[in-house]
Amino acid sequence: MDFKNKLTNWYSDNKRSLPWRNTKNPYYIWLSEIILQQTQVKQGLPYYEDFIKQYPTVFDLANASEEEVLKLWQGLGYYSRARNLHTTAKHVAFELDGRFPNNYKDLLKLKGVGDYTASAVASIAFNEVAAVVDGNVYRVLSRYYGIITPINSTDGIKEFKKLASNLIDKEQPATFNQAIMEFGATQCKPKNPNCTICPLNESCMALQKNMIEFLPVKLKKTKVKTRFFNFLVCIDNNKNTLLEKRTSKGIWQNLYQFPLIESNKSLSSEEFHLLNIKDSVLDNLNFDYSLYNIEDIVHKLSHQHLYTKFWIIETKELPKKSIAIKEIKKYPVPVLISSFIDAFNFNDL
DNA sequence: AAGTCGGGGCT
DNA sequence: AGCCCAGACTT
Repeated sequence: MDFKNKLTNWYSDNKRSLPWRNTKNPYYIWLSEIILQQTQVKQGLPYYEDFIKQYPTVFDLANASEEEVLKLWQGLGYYSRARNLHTTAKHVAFELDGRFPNNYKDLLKLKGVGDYTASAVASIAFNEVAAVVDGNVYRVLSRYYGIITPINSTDGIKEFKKLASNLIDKEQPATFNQAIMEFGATQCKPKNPNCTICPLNESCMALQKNMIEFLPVKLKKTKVKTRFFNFLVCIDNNKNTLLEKRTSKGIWQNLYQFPLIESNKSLSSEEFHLLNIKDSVLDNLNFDYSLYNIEDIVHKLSHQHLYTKFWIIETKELPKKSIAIKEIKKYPVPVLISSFIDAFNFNDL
C-alpha cells in the first residue's frame, strides 16, 4: 500500500470528531480555517462554537460591528485575523450576495486568505484538487521523505507545495488534505511521536536515520524586543474608569486598554511621579496613586516581552470620556488587560 | 527575504 | 525563566 492509502486508512480510523467536519458549507469551513491559523484545535474549538452560535450565517457576521467581532475573538491572538474575517464577511455578504468564491484562485483574493486557507476551503468545501501545506504537512513530509530544506525558506515553501501537490489524492482531495493534517497533529507530533504504532514507520526516512527530532528544519529565530508598559488604572468616586482604543499599527490594533505610558525602563514610584500624567491624561485633576504590582508582570508575545506595571490612580471625578467600571467587560481587550481585570477586585474600592 | 503579529503549553 | 508551535501580511 502506498503513502496515500495508508494515510487515508489511518484517518478513517483515527480522525477526531469536530464540528466543521460535519458540513460542506463554505462559510463554516472558512471560519474554522481562519480560527485554526496558528492555533491548535483545543484552543480554537470554543471560539468556533461561539462564532457559529452568534453568527450562524455570513450575513450575521457581516452585520456585526468590528468591536463585537473583536470581543468574541478576545484571547485568541493575532487580531488581524478577526479584522480581516469581518472585512471578508462584509465583502461576501454585500458584494457577492452571500456566495463564497468556489475555487482556489478566487478564494486567494479574499483578505486574510493565503495559500493554505484557499487550498483548504477549495478542497474541503468544493472538492478541488488543491494541496494544503500547513505546519503539520511540513512536518509529515519532511520526516517521511527526509527533506532537510528549511520549511520557511523560499525554496522550501516551493518544494513542499510541489511535493504535496504530487501526492494529493485526485479522487478525494478533501479527505487526503484533512488526513495528512490530522496525522501530523495527533500521530506525527512535534515532540516524542510514538513511531512504534505509526502506519508509515516501515518507510519513514527520518525514522530509519534517527532524524525524527531534527525534522523539520526551520531557519533562525526572531529576536525579542523588550518594552516597558505603565497602565494607568483610573478610578473615581463614581466608579468610573478610563479606557483608550489602540488605533495605531502594531500589536493589539483596535483593542482597548487602560491609558498607557511606555517608558524605556521599569519605573520606580519616584520616577513615575515625575511623569506629567496630570496634564496629559487627567485633565489637570488631583489624584493619589499606588502601584498594584511590585514586580513587573511579564507578558510574552512571540517577538516582544512586555514588562508591565499597573498604577492605580484614584481621583474625585474623571473627565467626561470615562466609562462605568461595570461596563468594562464589554470592551475587547488583550489578555494582559483581561487578566488584570479578573485579578483586580474593583469592588473593594 | 526579513520582519510583524498573540497566546498557550511544555520543561 | 527559556523554548516551541503555527499562516498572512507588510516592508
